[in-house]
Order: sequence, then C-alpha cells, then structure tokens
Amino acid sequence: MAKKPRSLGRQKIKIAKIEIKNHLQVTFSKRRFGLFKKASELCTLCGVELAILVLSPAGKVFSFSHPNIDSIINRFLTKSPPPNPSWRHLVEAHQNANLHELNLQLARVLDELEAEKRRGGTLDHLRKAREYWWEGPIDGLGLHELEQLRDSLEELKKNVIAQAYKLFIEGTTNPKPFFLVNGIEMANGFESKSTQISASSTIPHVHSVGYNHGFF
Amino acid sequence: MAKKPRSLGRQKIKIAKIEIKNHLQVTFSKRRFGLFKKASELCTLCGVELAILVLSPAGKVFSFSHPNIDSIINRFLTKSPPPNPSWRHLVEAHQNANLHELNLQLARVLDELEAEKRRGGTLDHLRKAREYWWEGPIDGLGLHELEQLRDSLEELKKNVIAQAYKLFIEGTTNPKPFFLVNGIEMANGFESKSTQISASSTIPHVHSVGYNHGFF
DNA sequence: ATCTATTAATAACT
DNA sequence: TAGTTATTAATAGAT
Repeated sequence: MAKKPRSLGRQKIKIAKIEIKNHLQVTFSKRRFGLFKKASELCTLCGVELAILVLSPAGKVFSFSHPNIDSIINRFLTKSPPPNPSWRHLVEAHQNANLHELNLQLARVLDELEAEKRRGGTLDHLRKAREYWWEGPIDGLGLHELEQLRDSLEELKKNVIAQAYKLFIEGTTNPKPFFLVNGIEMANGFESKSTQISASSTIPHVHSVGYNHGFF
Repeated sequence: MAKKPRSLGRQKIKIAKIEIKNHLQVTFSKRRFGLFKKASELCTLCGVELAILVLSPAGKVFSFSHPNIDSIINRFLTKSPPPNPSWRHLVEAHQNANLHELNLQLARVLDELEAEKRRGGTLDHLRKAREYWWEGPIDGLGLHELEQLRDSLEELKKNVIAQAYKLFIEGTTNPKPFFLVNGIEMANGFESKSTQISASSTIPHVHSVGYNHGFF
C-alpha cells in the first residue's frame, strides 16, 4: 500500500532571483549557513584562511572568517607593494571594470547553464549563438593566445610596479588627503557602528551585523 | 551477474586537515570551486552582494565577488572599527587572483555546458573537438567574454604605460632613503625584477599561474 | 580531468 | 523560526 509522502521533498529550482519574499528569506538563511559551513570545512581540510562578506539588500552585514577578518585583510595588504596612488587608481579603475564585467558574465553563464539543464537539452538559443560566433573574427583566439595575453599583462605589471617603486624611492612623494576607489572618494574610516567581533585563533568566526535577528 | 563498480563512490570523511598533499590540493580545488558556485547562486537567488577571499598556505590568493570586491570591502570597512589605510593595496592582488579564478570558473562552466549539450545529442560533430573546446562555436560565448577581457586589458595596458611614463617624467623630487611596507623596511636599492616584496620575508608571493592548475 | 557511488545540502511542507 | 523528508547537488576515491 502506498503511503502519502509528507512532502515532495527537495525540488529542483531555477537559479534566478527569488520573488516570493518570505521564500527568499528562508533560502538566504539556509544557504548562507550552508555556505559558511562549506567555508569552514575548506578551512579545516585544506588549512587555508578565508573570509566571506555578505551584504544583504537592506545593508545588513554577515561575515565568516578564519582566523579573523582583519588578519586576512591585512594579509592581503601585504600581498602587493604600495604603489603610487595616482597610477594605481587608474589601474584599479580599469581592472575593476574588467572584473566587474567578467563577474557578471560568469554569473550569467552559470545561469544559462542552469537554464539549459532545466530546458532539458534544447539548445536553440545556443545554436543561434553558434552561428554568430562562426561569423565572428574571434576564431583565432585560442587558449594559447589567452595565456600569452596573461603572461604579457603579468610582465607589464611587473615592469610598471618596478618602475613605480623606483620612482617612489627616488622621491615621488605626494601624500594625498583622500583615496579614490572606483571613483569614490574615501576618507579615513569612521562611522563604525558595526560590530567586528574579534575572532579566536582557531575557531572560525561568524559574524553578523544587524539591528535584530532578521536577515534583511 | 554483478558488475564491479568502478569506484566506491564518495566516502564520508572526517573534517580535519588533509595530510596527503596531493589529495589536499585536489580537494582544495574542488571545494573552492564548489564554494564559489554556491556563493554565486546565493547572489543570484537572494540578490545579495558578497565577496570571498581565500589565502592558501603558500600565500596564493583566490577570490570571488559579486558585483565587485572593492565596493563590498569598502562598505564592510566602513562599518568596521579598524580603518587601515593601507588596506587598499590589496586590491591589485585581488584582481589578479580574480582574473585567474574567473578564467578557471569560465572554463569549468563552459565544459559543463559542453557536456550538457552533448547529452542532448544534437551536436555530435562537436564531440570530437573536445580538445579544442575553446574553438567550438558555442564556447564562443565564453570566448567572447574573454575577448572582451583581452581588449579591456589592452586598453588598460596602454593607460598604464602612459601613466607610468608620466610619472617617470614628473617624479624626480624629494628623494627618500627608504620606506616601510607592512612594517618591513625596504631598502633603497629595491630590485625591479619582482612584482612582489617576497624577498626573504614572510610575505608570500602571488603568482600568476597557468590556465588549469597552480593552486599552491 | 572524468566517472560514480555516496554523502551532504536543501526546497517544499509542517 | 525550527524540524522533516524527498530529492537534487556536491564530492571522495579511483581511473
């Protein structure tokens, strides 16, 4: 005799903005937890340090980090030499643009992948794309070329930074009153209303900033 | 008749530091990808912004962010107590790592797309071209993004060079004997052969690595 | 880099 | 805001 299942169980979902607000909230909560858990496991298994920052649409801040976020950010700071702000900003601006686009594109491609799987093997729109690309002038662009490009960029960067170092050492000293990040003027921090919980040395750290307990 | 399984399949593991180095590397790669994918989904599903920073034991930098890491970190730091001015210097390293990471992700996603299509059975002729996936018409989707990236980088390159040149012309005043980087005193005769300050210090070097590997 | 047997995560319900 | 369960998704181990 068949027994009626108490629920349908997990169902496959489309990776797209959840519209039902309540639903979204639940999903956000669950998946955020899942993400942090995965992160924690990655830390433990592989001995890496990592930090996750999440900003909800309402501006709430959630973070996970191991060992602690300041340490990680500081480590990042030490990763590159302090270049001259003026050209550095320029570099940032351009790179940001690129990365921003790439990120968006990546997300888009991921979504397409999901959609494609969901569609169950109908590749119509991709077929169109195929036609398009065949026409395109990009046929010669191969992996090798991209690698070369990357290498070139890397090389360029080394040279530029080295150059800047030289210049800096030789005396280009011009402390600016403010920083520019993505064209946004930043003063030296204040408005510290949020909580940055100090993490212990071994235990991964989860932190959320908010008014209550909510998620948005 | 029983057929021998090709593998035992996934086995339960203890969440503890993986000791076998090779094993660890594989796990790091797989789980990092998984983590970033989850993060991507969370962004899309819930419309949140997030950033993940990962530091491998060897000091390699990996990051994921949506929409872009600068804005996220900016906002986070705005709400956080310790306003370290030099935090901004991390951006460049991030961006490099990001580039690499995004490339990896793109490649992986495109492979999945390819697999999905093959399962659909409509694109037989593409199957053989597996080894040249980047030449496949459909993969032009990703290729296009990469091409755009290339163009952007070319543009960046020009600008950086121009800017560096400008600095070179302008920058020859107040000589300084040395400066401090991350608390480490850098002598005057800094050699310009390396991008990073890795020289004999505890500061790890961020490598630009190949297309498919180099996780540590 | 791929392939599966399993475990882990989680969408829909309560 | 918490459990439960049926499924889907991630992935450990082997190739």
